[in-house]
Amino acid sequence: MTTVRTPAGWPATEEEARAVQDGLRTKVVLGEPGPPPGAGHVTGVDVAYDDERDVVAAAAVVLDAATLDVVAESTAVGRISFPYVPGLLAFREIPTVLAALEALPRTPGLVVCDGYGLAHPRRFGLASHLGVLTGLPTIGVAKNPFTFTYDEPAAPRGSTSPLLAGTEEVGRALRTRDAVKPVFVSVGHRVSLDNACAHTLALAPAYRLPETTRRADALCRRALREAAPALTAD
DNA sequence: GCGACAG
DNA sequence: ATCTTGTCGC
Repeated sequence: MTTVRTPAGWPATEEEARAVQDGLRTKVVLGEPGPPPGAGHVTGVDVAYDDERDVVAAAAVVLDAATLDVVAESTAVGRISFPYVPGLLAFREIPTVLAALEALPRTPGLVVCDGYGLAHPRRFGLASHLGVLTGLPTIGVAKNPFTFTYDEPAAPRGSTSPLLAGTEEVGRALRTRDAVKPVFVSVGHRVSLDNACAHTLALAPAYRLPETTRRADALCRRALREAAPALTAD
């Protein structure tokens, strides 16, 4: 497990953070279909917090997209780099997530984030931000509709409905299990929305959430448990 | 001005 | 995100 510090020059205020988003948003690539679902490697990233001790732990788990077997994994821990502010989640997660990705012994392939990409107040959520910084294809799979609206998708697994910001489709509500609350998929970097949904469905054969985020979630929680006591002494 | 709001 | 036990159902 690697340890990270908040990068020099990291935004300290909400105003600075929004300015960074506005400066990077033009670098997002939306015209590529991205890697085909069911082949190659897919990586899930997630983060867990201990606000009391000011500790954050991130995990990256690489899966074989065909079998969903774990191929590689890594973790990173550090200090919390930004408070939670809706619309600025990336500034809280990215330093540690980047460290975990860099610690992987192999190429991540498509990266699946826990949160949003294009579906964001300034169209630059966590998945978009991570994609621009790494150049990797990324998508966001969120558990809640955030500030967006949607009509309930039909009951069968695989059904979708548009996720809307007014009349603009910023993502899709995707049913991954029959009659169970959908997940909310949006494009990050270098992946089409159709492809993002296909990947998400392929990654969620048994549970509502994709295996990538389930694995990453379990791993970062474990890393937090094991790292928190050590960093407390510091 | 007030409430809502990814994780 | 996180605090938290049992419990209903396949």
